[in-house]
Amino acid sequence: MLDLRLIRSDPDAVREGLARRGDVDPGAVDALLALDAERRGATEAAETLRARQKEDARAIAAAQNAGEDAGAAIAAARELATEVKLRTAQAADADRRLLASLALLPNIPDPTAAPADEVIREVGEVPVLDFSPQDHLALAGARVDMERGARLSGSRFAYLRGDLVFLELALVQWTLRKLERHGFEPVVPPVLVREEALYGTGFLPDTEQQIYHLPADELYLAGTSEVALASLHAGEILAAATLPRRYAGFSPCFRREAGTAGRDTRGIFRVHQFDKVEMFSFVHPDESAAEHERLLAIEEEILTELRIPYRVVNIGVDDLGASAAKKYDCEAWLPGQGQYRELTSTSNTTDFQARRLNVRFREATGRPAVVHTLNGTAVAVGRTLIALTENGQRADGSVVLPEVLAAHGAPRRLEPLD
RNA sequence: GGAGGGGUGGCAGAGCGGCUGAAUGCGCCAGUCUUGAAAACUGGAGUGGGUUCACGCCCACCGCGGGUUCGAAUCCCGCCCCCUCCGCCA
Repeated sequence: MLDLRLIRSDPDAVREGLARRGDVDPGAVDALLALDAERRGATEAAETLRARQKEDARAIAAAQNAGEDAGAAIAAARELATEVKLRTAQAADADRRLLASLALLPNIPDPTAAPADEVIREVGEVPVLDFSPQDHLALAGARVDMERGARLSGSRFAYLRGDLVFLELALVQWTLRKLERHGFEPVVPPVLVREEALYGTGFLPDTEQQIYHLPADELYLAGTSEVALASLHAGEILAAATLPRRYAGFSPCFRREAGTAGRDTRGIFRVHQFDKVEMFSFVHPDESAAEHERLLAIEEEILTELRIPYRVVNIGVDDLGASAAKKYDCEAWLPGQGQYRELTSTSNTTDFQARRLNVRFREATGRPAVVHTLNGTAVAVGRTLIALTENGQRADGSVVLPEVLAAHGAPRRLEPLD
């Protein structure tokens, strides 16, 4: 959610910022200003009446205590009460409409967010193979069981079996240990969340078609632990000295993938359920740009140590999503597909989520202010397994895995299955 | 799933429907005292909104949302959460 005070004090800046995104009605800011003026007028009218009502009520009490007859005063107060109720309802309604409109506006892009997707750098050696590369599904064989997954739950579900399970657990353990050294507290969060959490993170209203909903319990399956981690400090005022607060969430993630029928149907690149280690930071507003670079650096560190060739993309403003002011994707080279594909993503959501979730901080003196939040993928397990198998493959169909994971229980090689 | 109890400021804990944004204690901040500290004493201290050049003034908030009333922390209804007992359960 945008800062209403900013919209009021510098509407041109907000208009220009939002105009960079293709998805905002140019008249939205002016409509909002009109609603704001209406709300303030209605509020003042209601509060003036209310002040008089309280005054009158005190006079009635005083009269009764003095043994006087307050009948006439009460009769007058009764009429005033009706008026107060009406005006208060009008003010509340104006307030609701203002908030509803405000909640529809996406975040203002950072000036350094790219106009269109822009590759910043390519890192690592794209393997030159003297044989025709196989994709992860061929390499994994029965260890990725799509047929039975589909039989159980439908398309885009898979069983992960055998060695790959230890590979996943090693990957997760290795990542969480690394993040702990970087100052992130490991967290296993709930994945079933209330609507407020999705609203607070900006996924609602924006991506409802992507989210599993359990109407019987009014709960949603989170598509990322970002949702739960962002809500960790909802409604809190944090001491400035305790910032930044960094969390590493590990959880399954659920996505409906509605509207992607026919896309990425082979293997586990795009599935309804996958596990992910997610970084999330609450920081001082002055620090969020630096924190964003920091999260990107950690993502790159992980890819580099896993010897996955990748490139970094500064995501164009049109693809930012509602809450992000700026976003980097790391795209891994996948020999099986012969192209770079998104493996991780990190966003600076500035104060957009924090304002919705009411996460604030306070210096030793002074008023509370809204924090900035950022998120970034440390390891999306499924896609990382794809990158590891396809980049580690040998001519005989075996896969050599990164040595760093062996210490955490990962197999050093995956042997071909028949 | 069944039966009961409870949600008040950082914490603990009062609060006959009428100056109660809220007693009291602890904790916190500042000051006095002290060489310094402790103790003692004095004072201060919530969040949001509106208005004002400003001092200030006004409104809302006692889990959340409605209702009753001239007037609600206090009465009524719904929801959420926590606790105890029984049942069930990884």
